[in-house]
Amino acid sequence: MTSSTPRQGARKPVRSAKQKRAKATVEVIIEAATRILSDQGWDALNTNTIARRAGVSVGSLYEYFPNKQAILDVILDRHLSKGDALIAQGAKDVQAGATTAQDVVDLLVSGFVRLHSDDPKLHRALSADVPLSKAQHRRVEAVRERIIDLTAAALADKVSAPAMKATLLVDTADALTHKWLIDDVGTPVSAETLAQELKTMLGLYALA
Amino acid sequence: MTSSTPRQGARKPVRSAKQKRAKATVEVIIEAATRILSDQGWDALNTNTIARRAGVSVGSLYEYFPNKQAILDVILDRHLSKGDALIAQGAKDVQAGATTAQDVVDLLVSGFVRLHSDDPKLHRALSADVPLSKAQHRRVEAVRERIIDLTAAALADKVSAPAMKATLLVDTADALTHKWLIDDVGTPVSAETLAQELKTMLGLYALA
DNA sequence: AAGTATATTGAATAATTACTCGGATTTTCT
DNA sequence: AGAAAATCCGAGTAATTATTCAATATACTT
Repeated sequence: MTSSTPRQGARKPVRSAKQKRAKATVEVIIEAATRILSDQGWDALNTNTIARRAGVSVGSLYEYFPNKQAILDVILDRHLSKGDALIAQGAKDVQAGATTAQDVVDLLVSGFVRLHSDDPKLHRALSADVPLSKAQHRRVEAVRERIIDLTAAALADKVSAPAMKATLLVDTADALTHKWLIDDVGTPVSAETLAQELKTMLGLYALA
Repeated sequence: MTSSTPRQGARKPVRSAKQKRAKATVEVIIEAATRILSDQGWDALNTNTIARRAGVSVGSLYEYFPNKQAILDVILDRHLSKGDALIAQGAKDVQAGATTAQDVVDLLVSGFVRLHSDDPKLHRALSADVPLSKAQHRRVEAVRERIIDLTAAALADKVSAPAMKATLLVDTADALTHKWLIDDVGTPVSAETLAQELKTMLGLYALA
């Protein structure tokens, strides 16, 4: 399992799907690629397979995407957008009903559980299989920082050293829920129990 | 960026390096592959490049390795062995001088910091770039479980629910030190400060 | 030194796969 | 309907790269 062949040449003037038929084609391509990625993983993802599974020809694929990477960009973009929506919702929840630091922690952990419960197979492929570009890493990193900042703000009037605490809280909540829900490490106890325990641990720390 | 081509055919009776000249060849191949991996990443790693960098021919490479994957297996194996050694040392340290749960936590975090400080570029390539096989994942998972068990044992007479606590402690210590030392997420504070904070957080939890 | 086992070589092979292009088909417009 | 624009097709091209093999060279043994 390894690397392929990005043949970057003189760009073809990629069409931009004006008719609805074309929009449907674009959509079906993205869906096929997403399905392949989550069902069979990165190694099984190639342009010919995507086209076949989408029921279109490779030619059509290259009519709307300059290269294979561009398809992946869209998939990642949509995935991260879903994450963004969850974050926005979380921020709202915090503002609405988080009176204590423990409340903030609980919402944070619950948020990450939700984030990692949605389409876990795709999530897994995206985070473990697919080699992300520098720009894509930056995008992911930006999301992380946004969550940290929001958390720090929520904690600002409740605890000491909110910025540092927010970093640990977010990184821990993310890493552990990811590990338990996405990677299948064999945990002897359920994910719910672990999430509860995680809230306890982080709550203790937040209040310290 | 992607996947290559594992051409698995009828095994050739891979030679097993009887003369010292041959042993040196095997060694130089492994070293070249390791260097390429940590300097240029998984995408740059191919058998022709490995051979050139090692100063031998591809033919020689295939004399001692049935396929490309086998080279990677050796690299991962050696890397994990170093980890095993660190764990053994850590277990000894705990037995020698850990009287409180906080002592155990401190040693655990310090151990992970050490683990992730050694050859971080290789570590990074191995954990982020290289697609591991099922068997390799199992091997990594086994190391994790061993650390958890050792930690649980060390905590057994010191805290309540040592098994569950050990899981959280180990997964957290691993994930966060990895994130800070291996991935280069832009942290505003130093890795040492973060490690200290991590010890605080985990100590609070262990004692709870 | 001759003979045999072990090592090394690298050009050639073959499989994979990103991407192109000339032409066919369908939709839109007048 | 007829023309033009948009879309679609898929066999073919080219680049990459894992792997083989027949020939050559070096090291051991007697």
